[in-house]
Amino acid sequence: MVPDNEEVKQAVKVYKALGEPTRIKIAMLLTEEQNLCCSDIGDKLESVAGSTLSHHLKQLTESGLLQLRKDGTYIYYSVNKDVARKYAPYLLG
Amino acid sequence: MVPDNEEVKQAVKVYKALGEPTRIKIAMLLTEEQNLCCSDIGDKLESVAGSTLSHHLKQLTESGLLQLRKDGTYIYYSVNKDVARKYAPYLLG
DNA sequence: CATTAATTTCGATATTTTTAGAATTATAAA
DNA sequence: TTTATAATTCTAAAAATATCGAAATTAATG
Repeated sequence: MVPDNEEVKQAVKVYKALGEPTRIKIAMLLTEEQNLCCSDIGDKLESVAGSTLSHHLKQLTESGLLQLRKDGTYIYYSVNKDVARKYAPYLLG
Repeated sequence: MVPDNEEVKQAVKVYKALGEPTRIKIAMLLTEEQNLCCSDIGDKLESVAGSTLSHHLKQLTESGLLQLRKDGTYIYYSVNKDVARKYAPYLLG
């Protein structure tokens, strides 16, 4: 009928992650400018608690749409372009 | 910073609609075979109450991803390919 | 080692979403 | 006009999600 495999499960995760205003904005910020850290992203959004932002970033990352690179106490986030291209090339403009 | 216009709002709606397992399956069913009615779709999914299905179809339709055509007591649903192409060409395979 | 800074986890609450049965609407057909 | 069928709306519940402040973690720095 309709497959219910890993790929479709990832699609659901990616779309669920993007189906929320703050998170799609984070994804769009990161397509404009890669390698922003959590607090940089917080500065570019209005009024989101750090803990909330952390949850959003986790959900985006666990969907595979974001990748991270740790550097000291900082964590730099960027968009995984392959995943974006596959499921939501809209993000890439 | 990040635009918050109608287009982005539609993107959120479309992605929210697709970010749920039953609804993405409905969307995938309809890319395989256009013009299915509510009960046809119900037959192709396992155990979803009619009222639940109706809510899912409403959400998908209100996002713009599905279109409908009424014919008597039947309502035939199909995928709006322009919307799918714009936000989630993944659906189109 | 103590302090600071970036981020996450915990705990708790408020809101939203999903779900389904019952009642309702709308159309077609006997 | 009565009956049957397709689908929706209403109502209510259970489940999931979003949010935040406080506490904890991690790593750099004085």
